[in-house]
Amino acid sequence: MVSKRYYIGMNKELKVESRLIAELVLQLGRMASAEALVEGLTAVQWAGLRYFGRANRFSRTPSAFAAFHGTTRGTASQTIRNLETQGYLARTRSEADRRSVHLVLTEKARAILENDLFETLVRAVDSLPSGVRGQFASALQRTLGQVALERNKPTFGNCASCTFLEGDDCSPEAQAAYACGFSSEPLLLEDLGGICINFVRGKPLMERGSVIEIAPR
Amino acid sequence: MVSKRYYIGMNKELKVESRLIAELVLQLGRMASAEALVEGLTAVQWAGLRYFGRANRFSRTPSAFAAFHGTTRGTASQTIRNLETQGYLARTRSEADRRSVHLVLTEKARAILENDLFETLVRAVDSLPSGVRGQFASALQRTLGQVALERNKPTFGNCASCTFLEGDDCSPEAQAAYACGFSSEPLLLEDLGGICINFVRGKPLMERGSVIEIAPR
DNA sequence: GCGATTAGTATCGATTCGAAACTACCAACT
DNA sequence: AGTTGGTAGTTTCGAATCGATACTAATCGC
Repeated sequence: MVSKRYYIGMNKELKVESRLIAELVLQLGRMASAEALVEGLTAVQWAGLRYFGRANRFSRTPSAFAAFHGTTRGTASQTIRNLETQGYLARTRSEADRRSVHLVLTEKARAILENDLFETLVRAVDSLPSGVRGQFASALQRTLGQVALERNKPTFGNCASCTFLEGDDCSPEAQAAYACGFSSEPLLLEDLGGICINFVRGKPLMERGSVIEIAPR
Repeated sequence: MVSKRYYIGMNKELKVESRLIAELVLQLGRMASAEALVEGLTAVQWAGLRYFGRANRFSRTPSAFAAFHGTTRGTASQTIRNLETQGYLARTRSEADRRSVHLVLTEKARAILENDLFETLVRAVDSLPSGVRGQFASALQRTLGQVALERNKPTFGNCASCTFLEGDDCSPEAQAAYACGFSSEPLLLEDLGGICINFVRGKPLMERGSVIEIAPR
């Protein structure tokens, strides 16, 4: 009863620690987003550049970015327009679906992403003991999946643990050894490592290192 | 060289996992903030209500909220004005320092905070195994502290692990058994559990449960 | 007392936000 | 071919936020 004054909204005592963690997540995310000042870009614009630098071929569209960023397509369209007029994004219409728009980073965008990309947060995480990082990543991943599940939002993983990954694991030297069961297209090497809007978790959660191993070569 | 295309900005291979974690933090924070729609409040306004519900007596000011939220005093002033005109915050001028403004939640604000407060994220965290939660909280806390350190930003903890906590641990029945060495004021029971802008980490990081134990009675 | 600092506000232009209306396109079915 | 329903993307609206700057009032150091 007394403790209710310290943790408002706490109906169950058990949730005190969870609420604390939730606040820490919000706080950390906010502090990291506030690093956006450099280069005259907004936090949202930085998020957009990071997204289009990490998204695979199937996911470099305004709608996918809107879903990833948790906003509406209209807002995403404005952000993309701003990035485009500043010369950070290049636009091409899709041949397969004439409604669809494909966006790629320009060299100008890749240049600033190389040198500056929420490095403070990355360094802070990197200073954690390596044993802790694995559990940290796992906890974040699980929490994110749970939130996405409850909100009916896509999860945005990559091929490594996706249901739709089809391929012959025994012929690593073939170019198109993998294919996507969702889009029914062969997967290029560069597709495997990128985040995908069509992701559905199928395989058990893998160690994060394995994602790296599968991407190059 | 090839892998560079999958993780843009990755100069050191070691930082791949850290970069992934950083992206997860941003992603999770964004998804949680997007829950703000209810009650017609903005994400920032919800953050404001949460802050003034959790901050102790010394920290319920516009400047402290600006520091906590990682924005400027001007922006914070606008957000607070909006919350005030909507009847969620009540303002009083400080007697001690006539420049300072003291803000408290109204009953209207406490009512909506009781029932709805980023519950999706809290539930998601709560569904983690209890053993994981402790390490999760610890990793978040350490990362947050590291980021705050590198940016010269205050850390915002509470008295439990603060350098300035002075008190007699042997007389738990006395009302003013604790005092703050920074503000040179006796600490009331309600002060101990709230987050404080003057916080400086002194004692070793305690188990999160101990924060709860020290607050009531 | 006097200068420097701090707390808070007001204002500016640009960006972002959700919502709604809109065009263009695709796919399925008749 | 024509219709219907759904999807991709844009545009517009008003409100809120953002950083920056300039400003007032109060406090602090000396």
